[in-house]
Amino acid sequence: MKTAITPTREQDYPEWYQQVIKASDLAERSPVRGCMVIKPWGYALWENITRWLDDRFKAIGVRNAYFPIFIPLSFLESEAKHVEGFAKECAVVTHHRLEKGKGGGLEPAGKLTEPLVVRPTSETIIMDSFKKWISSYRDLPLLINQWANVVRWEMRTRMFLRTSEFLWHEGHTAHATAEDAMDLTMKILDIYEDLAENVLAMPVLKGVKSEAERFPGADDTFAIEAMMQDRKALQAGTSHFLGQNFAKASDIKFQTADELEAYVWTTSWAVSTRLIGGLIMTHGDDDGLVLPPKVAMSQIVLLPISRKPEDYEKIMAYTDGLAEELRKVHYHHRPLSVEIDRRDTGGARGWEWIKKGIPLRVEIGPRDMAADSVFVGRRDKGHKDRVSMKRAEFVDNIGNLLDDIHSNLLNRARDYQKEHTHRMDDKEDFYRFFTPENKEKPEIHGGFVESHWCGNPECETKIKDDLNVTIRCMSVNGETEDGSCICCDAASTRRVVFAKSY
RNA sequence: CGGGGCGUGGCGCAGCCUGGUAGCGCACCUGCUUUGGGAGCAGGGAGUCGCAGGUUCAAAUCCUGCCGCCCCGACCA
Repeated sequence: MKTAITPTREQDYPEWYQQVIKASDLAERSPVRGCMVIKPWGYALWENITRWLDDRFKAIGVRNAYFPIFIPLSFLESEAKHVEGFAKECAVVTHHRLEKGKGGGLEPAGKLTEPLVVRPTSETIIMDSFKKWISSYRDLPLLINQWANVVRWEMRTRMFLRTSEFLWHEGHTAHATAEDAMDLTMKILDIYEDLAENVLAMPVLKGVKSEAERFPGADDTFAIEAMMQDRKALQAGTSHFLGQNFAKASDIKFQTADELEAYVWTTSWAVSTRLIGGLIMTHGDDDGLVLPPKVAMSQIVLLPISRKPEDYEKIMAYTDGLAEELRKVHYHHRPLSVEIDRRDTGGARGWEWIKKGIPLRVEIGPRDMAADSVFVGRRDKGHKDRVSMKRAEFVDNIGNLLDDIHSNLLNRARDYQKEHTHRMDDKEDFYRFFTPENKEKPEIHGGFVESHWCGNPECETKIKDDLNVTIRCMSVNGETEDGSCICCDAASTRRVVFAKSY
């Protein structure tokens, strides 16, 4: 069968990913290494994510602020542990002027006395503000978020998943007690899970990271992990309980109600445009992108079929009327967004929208108009699997129809994750499971494996060195089970989730 | 940053071995035909063949250097 995307996922997954981004018009490469231009169809996904999250953050009292993109070099010279993690990938501004050079080109001039670092993350500069803003327990909790771009000079980039510059939000909070900070950390993790499942239809595992995978400077890192269709794990969001580490590094103290001096407890949390990469790899198929309705720029495209000149006006009027009616419908608190594609390019027109992943395609021809009906194709079903329904029925049930697409996508992804999640207690099985047959160009293999781990970082490292498999997360429910470590056979009290990851 | 592959109109590719001023499919524009479907015919626009040197009467093709992309690693909130 002919597919709209070549190669297929099975043939070459990484190449398929690139081709989907191209074919769906989400983004394109920029002239700058590792950077990308996010096009309207792609940026709308981010806008919908940001709008949803922003509402949820505000609902729990978080306020937005904005901190500078430039961070004084001295801020990163503090002894904070996390700085080491970023030092190698910082872009640094050293000059503030361009002058005509000898060759006729422009050359940097006007050397800065103190170089500025382009933020890879904003902890240091935000903590600097927190120090000024906090003096009493009455100032707490302080709940701040910023929507921003950050730059990390990555060795190897991939569109959406790891780009040199990316868009994200970073939440930073300060609390009077460890309990308050931990509560907030978990509250955010729940919001991320809700976002993933209810907006992106992306099932996730929620858990805590092992020490090796923890954010440098955090006491605990919590994450949501999703399974892509190549069965690799994608860390889709993180929420960190930072203890008093940053408070001590930045000297953020407050006076308690009983007049004692204490360090604040802080958290930080983020999701980024990486989520869009996750979205592509969770739902995309060999015909292109597949978008869940709540995150799509538009839910519906109307495709009038009116090639006989005498039909043209009537069909267009019918189409416009339907669009107007649909746009009055609210879907999860927002008016439906409806596209009309009037081009007369035959079936190719429909395929373009399939590749772009729009949830519903509605064809409107003379016969539909005569019967007061519409011909509807769902992106989550085969492209030939289209049904005729009465126009009024379609409009009245549009919300249910879109919700059904959402839950179908979510269930499908859940089933896939379940199908490729296994419990393993035998080391050989474990190694075989994670070893591809073709090492040069690995086929799709592996998945999530729940195995016992003794807690020794050396076992974790050994497995990483041998198989490039890491512990993605550990349950936060405190479930225990006696067993023996998949690596060293020592006694273990719990299973953790192993997988290859992005 | 190491190993491998690749850079030719918007997209996918052939041509390169055996140098002789660039071709195919899709997309785009025009006309006719078709009309519930990734349409057919005819015509057309669009490429300094990644960049820079070199060899040569002549370079997409041969040589050298560089850049970029993809994969496997290393690295990585």
